Amino acid sequence: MASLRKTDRRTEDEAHIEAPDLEEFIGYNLKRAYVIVQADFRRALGEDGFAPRVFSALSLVVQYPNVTQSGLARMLGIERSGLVAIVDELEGRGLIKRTNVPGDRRVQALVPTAKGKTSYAEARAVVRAHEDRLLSNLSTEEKATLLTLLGKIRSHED
Amino acid sequence: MASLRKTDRRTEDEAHIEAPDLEEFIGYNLKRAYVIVQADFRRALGEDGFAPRVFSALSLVVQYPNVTQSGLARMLGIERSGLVAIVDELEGRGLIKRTNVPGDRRVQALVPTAKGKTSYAEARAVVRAHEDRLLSNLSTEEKATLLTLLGKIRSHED
DNA sequence: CGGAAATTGTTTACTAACTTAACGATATGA
DNA sequence: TCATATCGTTAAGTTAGTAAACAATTTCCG
Repeated sequence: MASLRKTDRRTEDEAHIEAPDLEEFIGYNLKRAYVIVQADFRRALGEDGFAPRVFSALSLVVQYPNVTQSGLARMLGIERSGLVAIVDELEGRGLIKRTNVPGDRRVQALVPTAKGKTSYAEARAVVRAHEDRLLSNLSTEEKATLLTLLGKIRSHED
Repeated sequence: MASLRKTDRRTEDEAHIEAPDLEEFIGYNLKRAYVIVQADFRRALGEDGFAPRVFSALSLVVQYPNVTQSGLARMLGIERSGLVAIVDELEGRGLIKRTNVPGDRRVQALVPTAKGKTSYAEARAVVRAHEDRLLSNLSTEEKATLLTLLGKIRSHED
């Protein structure tokens, strides 16, 4: 480091020449990694396959039948209004149904159809294959570690 | 598990009732974690602060002065056309300049202004503080591990 | 050399995935 | 009961991109 005297003080011109490195930031790396995984997901599920968010919604409806739209939106971390198009798509494909709940005429409980359950099982297999292939350079342990670390970030949800 | 006889065969109705678990998927966890980090980044940088992609672009221009727009787009993994608005914003704020390159009149080399360099240094400090705070439940080692694992996913770039 | 092909920055048009604000219908609670 | 909250929905806006085309310029190669 040139022309440093007794202290850490630097001239105006020198104050900002530390090597910047985008690669050090976790946010940047998260984003870049996410873009890759998401693109491969779409490739794996094909032209008419589920978009990631639609797959996620279907997964939760299968796992939690009779979930309400509000509840599902909360689980997914999105607004109620944003969920409508997703539910419309799933219902349009005949994979879930909006059903009336006796006792509260505001809510629409979501239930998977038989076709929805089998479609989900098939899609899940494809998604697992996609992740297995894409992440084949990570060991089982590394994948588990990654999930743990992402979980620590996710602990800030809500 | 009800009505399983001697084998693992299940009826059609039972074939798809394995507990689905969205949380097992790395893609889903990546996305959820990314959303949190990105939102906190924006909060930290404030209303008129840099959007993540603008910060990234500025970082690279500071680190690689005289990078071309094509080169920068390649580094960021986006299309040339998508970069124009980002460069416009940075130039509009007086943080970088498009300059002519003698010898190739097609390209616009990007150079940071003095203001750009100091602005970047300040923003970088804010971003580091944001990540330090948000990720304070990860040890230094865990953060390094996370960067390594995300790097393995990023090895699929290009 | 000269013409074809490639590259650069840009605009335009489009898309995906959201958000916010408002709404009518309904339910809840003081 | 009446104010308040909640539910699903629509409408409009935003953000962050992509794809395709373009003129200008450069490079390739026969």
